[in-house]
Amino acid sequence: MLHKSEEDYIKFIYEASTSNKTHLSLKDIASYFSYREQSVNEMIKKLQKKGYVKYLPYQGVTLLKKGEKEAIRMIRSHRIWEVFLEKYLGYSWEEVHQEAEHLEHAGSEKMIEKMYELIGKPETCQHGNPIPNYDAPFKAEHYISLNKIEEDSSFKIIQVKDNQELLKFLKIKGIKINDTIKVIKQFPTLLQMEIEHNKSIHMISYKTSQMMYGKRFN
Amino acid sequence: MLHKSEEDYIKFIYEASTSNKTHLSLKDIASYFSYREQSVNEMIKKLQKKGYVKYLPYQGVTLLKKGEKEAIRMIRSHRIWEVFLEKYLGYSWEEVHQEAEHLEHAGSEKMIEKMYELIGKPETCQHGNPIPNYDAPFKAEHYISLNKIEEDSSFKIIQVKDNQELLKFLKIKGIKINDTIKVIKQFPTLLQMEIEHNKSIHMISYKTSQMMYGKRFN
DNA sequence: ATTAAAATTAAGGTATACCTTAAAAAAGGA
DNA sequence: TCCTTTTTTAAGGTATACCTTAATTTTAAT
Repeated sequence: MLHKSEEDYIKFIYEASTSNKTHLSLKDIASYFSYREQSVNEMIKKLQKKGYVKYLPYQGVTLLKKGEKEAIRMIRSHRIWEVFLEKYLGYSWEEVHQEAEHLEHAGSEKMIEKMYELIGKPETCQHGNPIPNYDAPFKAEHYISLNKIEEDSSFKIIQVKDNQELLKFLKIKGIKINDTIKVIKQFPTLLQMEIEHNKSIHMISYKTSQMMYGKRFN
Repeated sequence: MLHKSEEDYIKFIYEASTSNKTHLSLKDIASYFSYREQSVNEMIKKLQKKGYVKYLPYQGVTLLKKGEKEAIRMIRSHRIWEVFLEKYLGYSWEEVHQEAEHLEHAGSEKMIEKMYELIGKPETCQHGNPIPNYDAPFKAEHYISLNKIEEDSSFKIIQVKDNQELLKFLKIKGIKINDTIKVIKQFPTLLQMEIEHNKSIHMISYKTSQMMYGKRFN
């Protein structure tokens, strides 16, 4: 049985591996959790001894099958909780993440599956992120992030990162999943871009646009 | 902020204080959790230093206001979860306790209150035990336990202890909250009694009948 | 009042998951 | 290649919540 801390490490390592990051160093983990590298070193070695991760000094950390399975279980639980919180308890889409962060560690597998049925077996959470399956991980996602779209191209938002500030921002601007955005102008060295949504013009940073994934069209 | 262990101690001390027990020794706590008395000693002293309990050696442990408030919060959370699990996830009444035991520590106060509204603000859980309020503890319960009922008297079941074996037994026999039971014969030295329910006769131990509370009538 | 039993506490130990300080090893630029 | 920077690791420390063993204190029974 995994402790809460071990679960948090495994979940983060998994999420890092699904992003474009190729290399995950102890430092990356340490800075995410605001821990010291020494602490991370100890924990990673323990997780390696238990067979959840592989760690080669100077080459980074990777999840093994056993770790991946645990990560998927937690992310599944997390996203199911998120949908439940909005659908049954009236939480807004930027509030659900924090609450789900605690709940994902409670609740048996049986309970999570019953809750999944209750919410109608959706394929994704309200932020468009897939609810992974025990047997099969995510279907490979070939979505592109908004910052990579050229000027004058249009983009349909499919997924957004579960980041409270981003979600608040999108809510204020009325930007939702499946909406269309047109890229007006890129300012690559300024790390910002101008977009059009529903006839409104917004300037957003690359940091923001890197958290929005979808499809280009035209 | 209380740790899970501290919460478990406080909850147990509260529950012991609502039973007929007048004196709660370190040994009582130790044997409930299967801990050593020395461990309990340390924890109780810590809880005393933090202002949750009062402990006088050889005179037992009592909860202070601060501890009582925490206990009520946990029991409230626990019972709200129990009702939710049955009503929305199809759990049966003997399954809910164990699952709620983990969930009661997760979930913010805000979430618990939203869930309370969702389940329709009941006054008790499915076992008849009151869902206490933050402001006011339980209304004093003047119910009597079934083992104290004389032969030929009748008894209406109002509350039953949240004990898995008891709940399974009652389910098998079809005995429910608000049902009537007639005491046929007491065998005080054998610690058992014969009861009639729905035209069926059952023999039950005193241990069993001590876990059922209600009102005598006739 | 003595003494046996029960309850409590003192002293020191374990594992978990963090920490600090500082040394050692590897990587990478000039 | 040298040398600086980065990364990793070694050594020892903290707090939590348990543990064991062995005193000590209190209670209760004779």
